[in-house]
Amino acid sequence: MVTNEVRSLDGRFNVMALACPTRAVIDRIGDKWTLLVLYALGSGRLRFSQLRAQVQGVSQKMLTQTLRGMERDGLLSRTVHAEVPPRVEYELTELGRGLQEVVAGIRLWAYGHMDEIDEARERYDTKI
Amino acid sequence: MVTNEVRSLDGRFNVMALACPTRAVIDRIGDKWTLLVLYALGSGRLRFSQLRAQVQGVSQKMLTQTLRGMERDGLLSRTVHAEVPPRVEYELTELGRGLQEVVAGIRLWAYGHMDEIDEARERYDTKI
DNA sequence: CTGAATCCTTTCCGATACTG
DNA sequence: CAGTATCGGAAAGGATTCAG
Repeated sequence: MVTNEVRSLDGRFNVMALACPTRAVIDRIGDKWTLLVLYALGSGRLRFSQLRAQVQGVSQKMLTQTLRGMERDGLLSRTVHAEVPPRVEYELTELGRGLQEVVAGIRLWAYGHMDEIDEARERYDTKI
Repeated sequence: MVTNEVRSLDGRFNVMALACPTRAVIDRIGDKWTLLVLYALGSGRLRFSQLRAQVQGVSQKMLTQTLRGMERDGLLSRTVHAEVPPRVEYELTELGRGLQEVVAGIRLWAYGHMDEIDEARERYDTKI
């Protein structure tokens, strides 16, 4: 573990240092659409219109924006075919697939504990 | 795995169904402060003012709001001591500590791959 | 078909003032 | 000390229009 490096002089964890890299990842997938695109591309390469159909509810603007961001971060590759009408295909890179596996860990925990969270919410809401 | 249940008739994954529980978790920790509070409370129980000192940059309003949300979801417990001046202590529940372990998985991946993302960004930005 | 550009609404959140 | 309440700026994101 890397935790040694981020302890302050008083022995406390430096919250910021610990959170920072995690924060970066969460910020990356925490927006409204990246996670859904990641899932959609999990089964293989898709073109823009297919993505838009599978990620229902996404606007053209936001899909483009999300894809640009993910391409910039090396999570997916974008290939433009010189045809008319144009055909553009997106595919996860190895880095993107790795991120997907991480997210799979979250999903696993989510499936196992979302009911606990829901129960806690009900208790909290009814008590007050 | 639960993936069988979320395949559509055409054999494709239903992106929404797959992502939904994960989305809920990401939304929970994806806001600006929850992650930092989670880290800060990792080393043990803290009172409000201590939290505010450790999570530097957080406003009193946002800290309160974040703590309320996490309490509602059963991630932490809030105990008010009947004293003057008041003393309120926050501590992670077992559920909260479980979530922390999940986040640790993200952190591990982040430490190993954030440089790749940074490199990809530089390549992308300089190329255009 | 893919995508850029603009407008406009909604949401987030920091600053500030006030309270038991 | 540990909150609550309110206001306004900033940012996210949806709808729409135009273009290669």
